[in-house]
Formats: sequence, structure tokens, C-alpha cells
Amino acid sequence: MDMKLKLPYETEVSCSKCNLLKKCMPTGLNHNELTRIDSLVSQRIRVKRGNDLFRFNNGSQALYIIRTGYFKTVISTNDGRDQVLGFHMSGDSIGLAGELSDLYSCRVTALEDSTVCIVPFSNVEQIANSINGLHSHIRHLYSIEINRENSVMLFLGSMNSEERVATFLLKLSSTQEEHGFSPHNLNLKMSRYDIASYLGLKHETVSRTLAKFIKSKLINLNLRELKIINRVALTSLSIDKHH
Amino acid sequence: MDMKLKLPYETEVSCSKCNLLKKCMPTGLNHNELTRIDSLVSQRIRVKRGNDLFRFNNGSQALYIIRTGYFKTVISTNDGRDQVLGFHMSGDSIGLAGELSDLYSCRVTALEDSTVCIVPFSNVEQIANSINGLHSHIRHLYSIEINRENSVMLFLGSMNSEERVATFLLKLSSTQEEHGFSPHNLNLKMSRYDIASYLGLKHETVSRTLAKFIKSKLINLNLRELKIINRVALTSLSIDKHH
DNA sequence: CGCACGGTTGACCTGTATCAAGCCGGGTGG
DNA sequence: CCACCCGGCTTGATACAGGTCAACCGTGCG
Repeated sequence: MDMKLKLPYETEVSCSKCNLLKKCMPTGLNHNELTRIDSLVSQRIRVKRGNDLFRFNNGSQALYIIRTGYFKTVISTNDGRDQVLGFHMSGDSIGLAGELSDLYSCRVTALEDSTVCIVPFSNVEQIANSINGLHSHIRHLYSIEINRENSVMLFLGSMNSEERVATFLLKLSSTQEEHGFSPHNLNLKMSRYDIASYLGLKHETVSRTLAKFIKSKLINLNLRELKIINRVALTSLSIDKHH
Repeated sequence: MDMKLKLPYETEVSCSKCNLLKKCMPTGLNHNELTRIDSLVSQRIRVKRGNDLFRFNNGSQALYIIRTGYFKTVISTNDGRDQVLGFHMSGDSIGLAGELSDLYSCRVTALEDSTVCIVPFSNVEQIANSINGLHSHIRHLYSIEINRENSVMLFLGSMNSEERVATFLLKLSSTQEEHGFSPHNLNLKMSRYDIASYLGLKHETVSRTLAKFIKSKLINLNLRELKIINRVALTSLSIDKHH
């Protein structure tokens, strides 16, 4: 199950040369600090599609930063219920929850072949004081995560199925755009089941809602290739009636 | 609206003499460190029931630690929809989300007269390096919050109304117990509307579900005085079938 | 004292779940 | 290379949980 493959892999790069650096570390580091950054990362691993990026239940206490690929995080109860908590792509940090409650188990599954940098908090602790803004950067990562979860709670708690799906698609689209991809053509990495779980719906409802969007010419959809063709209408369906 | 009342108030105490210290700061501080802790708190304020503990949208960047009282956090969209994100009592930290997204506005409302200590992160930044474990303690606070939100997403995403209400009551009960109160007699500080919003239900549904619980002798209820009389049955209704 | 708001309960309606059947595409083994 | 199968997905028919609308009551605040 735990199919972390050790290096080497072709994309092995130091942090200081990584093009994700500005997303994953504080900005404005001087040369001195930059050279220290590399020592934060204890490991760079590959995770193959369908496999879990495991977090040992206690004490792991590391930040997992996605270099390439796509993940979902899933919480499950001991009576077997699952809930997808989120999707994550390159530049995102996961593992912030740290020590987990004993009530639930949480796993992080690769939805495509991925590479991940592991930053143990103990390393952060050791050198953070000598790197300007690293602590507040970590805090920033946390607050991003909390804000993300807040908006998930919002749609889980108060939106109907159309609003949920529309919001989901728009969010996906803007994330794509931030990563330099087209905001109109989405390549869904997750199954309808994953989407359904994430949105608190059943997969049939997701299918039907997407079908409705197709019929009313808001989107085109072929398998997992989705094209947004009427963003305005989609936005007016979603909860955030802005831009 | 922003009814923070300045000191003095009778419960004015230094951190080092505060009985919440072990909950709100790292444990095992030496005397030297203890004396520094007080300088973390920039202000201790009162918030009267019904008033908001405001957070200025950007840059506030402070930790609000509840000394006494009870709060709810609410997110609202610009189209007027509200979602209660959580309830908080003494010892809890709020404001971890820090800078908020521009999409939603978030407020923290006192459900009873309360007192709050304000710890600006800038103060933390200044002295954290000289206090052992403060940084990791702050991280711990974040991870508590994230875990809390995860479990909210779980019931918002996958539970029916009975499970939601049962889980809610049991969670309330165990929180009470942790604070040294009876786990059987709950004094609900929040309205049915608040509960409903939190649980992603309508207030009528909350009422009816509670009525069902009363009829089947799981609880007694009079206004906001709630007594758990069949905890086992309640637990078997809730999602976590453990202890 | 009275009013407004929180809460309960009933009757009815609807959105989403549930159950079921069938399709398609990709991966596997013969 | 083809056939098969399985899992992901769609679509339809039906059921029901929870939402909606409405009336009413109690209580606590002004």
C-alpha cells in the first residue's frame, strides 16, 4: 500500500533552483537564507497514482509539499464512512493537521503520479530562527488551509446541488488559472465519486447536475475533459456572485 | 457594533497567574520564560453578549484567546447567506484564519458576556525564539482547529439529521466535561437557529430531531437546559461508535 | 405590559437519495 | 490482438428525508 518510491528521479532539484520556491517558501530571501532552505527538505519522494502518501498517525509532524501531481485527502470513520476533504496540486502543502484525532483516520491519495517534498517540522524548528519570515510563512500556510476549509463548510452547510457543483467547477477553474493552465478547459483528475463525496452529494446527483449544465450550454463534457462555455451563467449559479 | 470595552475588569490577571495557562501556552515553561509570557498579551477585552469580537480584515494577525464566555464564528457570503462554522469557549483560540479571503466575511459573536486576551502575532514573533516550544505550540493550536473543521466537514458531508444532532450533543457534552462541568447537563448557549446553521439543517429540523430524542427518552429538554439521559443510545446514533 | 423573537408542531412539497439497468472505455489475460 | 470484465459513469423510476410554509405559544427584553 505504502508505495513511496525513493529517488532518484529526473526532476530532482534543490529548493533554490525549484520553480515552486516562491509559492512554497517566504519571498525575499537573501542568498545566505536560500542556501539553508535546502536542508529543510528531508526527502523527495514519488507517489504513483492510486497510492497513498501516508502519514504515520502520530509524531510524523511533517509538511508535505506537492511538487508535481494531484492528490485527494480523505477522512474516514471507523464505521467505514468516507469524506473527501479536498484536492491538492503542485505547490500545495498537506499534512498541516499534524497529529490526528484518534476518532478518524485520514489518508492522502495520489490521483496521478506525483512527486512530493517532505519537510519535517523539526528541521523547520532548527533553522527557522535564522530565516526571516519562515515562521510567519508557515502560519500563512495554515491560514490558507483554514480558509479553504471554511469555504468548503459554507457550501456543505448551505448550498443546493447546482450551487455546489457550479462553485466546485469555478474554483477548479481559478486554481488551474493560477497554475498557468487554461481556466476554460479542465481536466478532472478525480472521479465523480470523489466529487460527490467532496460536495456532500451522491455520484448520481453530480452526474445529473453536470448533465443539466451541459443541456443548458454552460459546459461541455467528455469523460473527464470539461470545458466551461458560459462562465457568467455558471457564476450566477454559484454562491459568490462576484467577478 | 464593535463593542469592545476596555479594562479594567475584575478578572484582570497576568498570564502567569491565569488558570488557563496550561491550556493556552506550552507546558513546562521555566520561570524566566513565564515572566515573558505576559508581554505576549497586548490587551484583555470584554465583549458583551450579542456583540462581535471584530477582526479587521487584513493585517490584524492576532490570536484571540477566550478567557471566559462563549462565542460562535460565522461566515457569510455577499448574497447574505450565513454559515456557523463553530462554537468556542474558554481556552479556545480564534482568529487563526488570519487574513481572510475577500469572498466571505467572517465574524465572531459572543453568545454570552465574555472576556478575551489578544495576542498579536508580532509579539509572538518577537519573543517566541526565546521561549521553548512556543512556535510548535502555535502550530498545535492550528492543527487543533484544522482537525475540528475536518470533523465538521465529515458530518456536513455524510450524516443524516439524527446523526448530526446526536454527534453535536455528544461533542458538546465532552467539551463540557473537559472544562470540568457535568457531561450530562448541558446549558445550550446558542439558539436553535445557530445549531441548525452549524449542522447544515433548518431550525425546524433541529427542533423535530430534538423532539424525537425526547420522545425516545434519550434526552430531557427545557428551553436551553438539556439533560442527556441515555448516552449509550445517543452514541449509537452518532457516527463515532466508540467509548 | 406588550411585542418581537425563539421555539415547536403540523401539513405539504420537493430535491436529493435510493434502487436499478445499461453503456462505455481501459486494462488484463488468454 | 481480441474478448472479456470491471469500474466509472449515465439515466430512469420511485421513495423519503428534510425543507417550506404557516400557525401558534411562551418568554424574556425593552
